[in-house]
Amino acid sequence: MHGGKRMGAGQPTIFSIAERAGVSIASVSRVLNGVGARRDTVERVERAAAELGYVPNAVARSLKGGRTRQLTFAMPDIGNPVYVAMVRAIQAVTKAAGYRLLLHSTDAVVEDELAVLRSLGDRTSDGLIICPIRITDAHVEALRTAAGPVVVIGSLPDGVPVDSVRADSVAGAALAVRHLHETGRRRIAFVNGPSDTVPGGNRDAGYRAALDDCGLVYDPDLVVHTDFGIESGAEATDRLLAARPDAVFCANDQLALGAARALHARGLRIPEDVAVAGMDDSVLAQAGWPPLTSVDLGSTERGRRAADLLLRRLDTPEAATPSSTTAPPRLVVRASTGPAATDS
Amino acid sequence: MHGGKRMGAGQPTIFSIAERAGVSIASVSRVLNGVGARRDTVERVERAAAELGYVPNAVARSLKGGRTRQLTFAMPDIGNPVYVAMVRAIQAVTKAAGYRLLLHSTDAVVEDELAVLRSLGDRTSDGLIICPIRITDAHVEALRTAAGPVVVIGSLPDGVPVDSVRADSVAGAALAVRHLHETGRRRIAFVNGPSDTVPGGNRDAGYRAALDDCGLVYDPDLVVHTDFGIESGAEATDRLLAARPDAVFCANDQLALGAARALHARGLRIPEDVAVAGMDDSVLAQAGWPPLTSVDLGSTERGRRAADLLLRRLDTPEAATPSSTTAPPRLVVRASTGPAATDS
DNA sequence: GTGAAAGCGCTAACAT
DNA sequence: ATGTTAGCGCTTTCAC
Repeated sequence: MHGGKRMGAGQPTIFSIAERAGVSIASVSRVLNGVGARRDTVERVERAAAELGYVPNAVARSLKGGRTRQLTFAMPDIGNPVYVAMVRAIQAVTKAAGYRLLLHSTDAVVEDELAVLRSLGDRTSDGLIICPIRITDAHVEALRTAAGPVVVIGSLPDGVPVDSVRADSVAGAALAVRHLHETGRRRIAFVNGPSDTVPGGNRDAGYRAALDDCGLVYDPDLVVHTDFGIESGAEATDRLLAARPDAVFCANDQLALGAARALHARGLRIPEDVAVAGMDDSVLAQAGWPPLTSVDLGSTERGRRAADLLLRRLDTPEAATPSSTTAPPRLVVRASTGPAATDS
Repeated sequence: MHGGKRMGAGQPTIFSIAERAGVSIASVSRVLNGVGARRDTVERVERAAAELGYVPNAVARSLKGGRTRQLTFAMPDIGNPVYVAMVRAIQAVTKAAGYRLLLHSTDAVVEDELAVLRSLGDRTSDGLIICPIRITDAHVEALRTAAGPVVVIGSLPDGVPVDSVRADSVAGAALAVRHLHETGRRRIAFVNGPSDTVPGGNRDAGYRAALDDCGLVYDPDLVVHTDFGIESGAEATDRLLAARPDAVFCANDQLALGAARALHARGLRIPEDVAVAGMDDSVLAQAGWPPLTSVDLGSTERGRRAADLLLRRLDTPEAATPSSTTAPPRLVVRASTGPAATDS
């Protein structure tokens, strides 16, 4: 007799099935995992499992196998369409590979990001894609000592031995500024996010470089740093109006939507009086009126690549040297940057 | 000697710590869990743990304890701000209670929803909040036999023994229609979501009831069913224009944004020529121009309540009889439903 | 206060 | 082809 461990009333386990089917737990496990067995053994086990409504305990399976078949994606803000696009792309890739995706919204809190990094050690997921909004020394240290494979979406300092995928927001910002210049704008204001974040810093660099390119001078009165968000965009633009810009370039679409609102509220026409351009080319770019010109920084592409990298790393933990790829930006022109009114 | 299981090079375990600290694994476990121990034992264990960079294996802990301290929230669409609001609310509550939140986007695919329900049996999470967009017999069956506590955000048929939190979209839709009527509109078009979903059906009912209330007749030419989404809203509104509406009421803010775009594109003024109202009062309501009047269906409130119910159920599995609460709707008036132009 | 030992549910040798 | 058994890393009696 295969002694009945305990036929508890709880969830059915392979023991309950073994008992009911009159076989050993090993046979149950084999059948359930599709390993060879005699016809009628298979049959009896499967019937017992079905009758009992058996669902394998993933926790036990993980403990044994050392893998959870779960992956984690940690992003700064689940409300931002950019990250939603990444989630979708990552989800598609990881799901196809048989992994479940855990989502984590860090609210751009450094402590939270570090906690996520450390939590790789609790073996709750097999790997991590993280998108930090700034990268501190503590991040670098945590990345070095991570307990499992990590892919960073963002710009890593040289020498950190971790796969990464970055956006080229310097080039992206330049694309937008040059486009505004080409369509006749000369006083191009800039509503940027926090200057001490990586995206903020890069966009600033791109803005300055493009101004230079176009033979325009950098005017501090035309530049505002603020949070990423619709309200912030509206307020910032309102302040900027004193400097009489003929275009407002915003560091993301949410800011641009806010800018558009502020302009409308003042009775200014877009693009006749002031052109508006955003970044990210998220769904929001088409939400307002007029539709926004925006720079696609490749969120979907970055998500997809990050997921691919992570899966590769899962296959061959130490093999390849860390790779770092950059998704190219793409300008998407819409009505918000049409020609200026010819009067004035 | 407490025989060294295996001092593998892998992650540190309580064995590595025990070895290093010269105590038994039991003592390590106790110290790590804050159970009493002698001063110097505590000290040595803690030092060893720190030096080794020990992180408890959550999987092993779960297997032993039968709980994962993880909760799952399954929503139809992670790109919809309504669900984002729910996520935030749920997150806040569960985090405070010491639970991690797993997010799952089902894309409103019934099979996926059922899979999530069944996956409660794999013991990966201790409980589930699910927000199905329609509720089939299969859902009801799956809910009855769920392997753990479930809370549904949505309208359940009577007699299903599961906690639920619902929105009152019938009353919500009526609120909007009555407001449009009071502000002088008489040809109130309705862009609804799919009619075979619970929200779609309820909104339709509210629309009809309110028309009745206001002494208006239901005109099929003024009603369109479509998907939830900006594009769909624009297309539907474009078609609707043939019936010369003086207001467009939309089943959510995304549709309303699309409606606004279609109207702008035709050169119609909002609200002078046509008023627009949405539902959900999501962040999107303030994204476009003019800002949208919208009906807040209490996503945040529903999320919070659902989380509370789940936590309660976790404490007392069988105790209370299933509760079902309804979050009251609230009309938020903005510029998109201002007065009509007085000419014409 | 501390150690030995028994599992949690499962998989994978290893026997038979 | 099938059964027995040893763990995966941890918590928790139960003795001492």
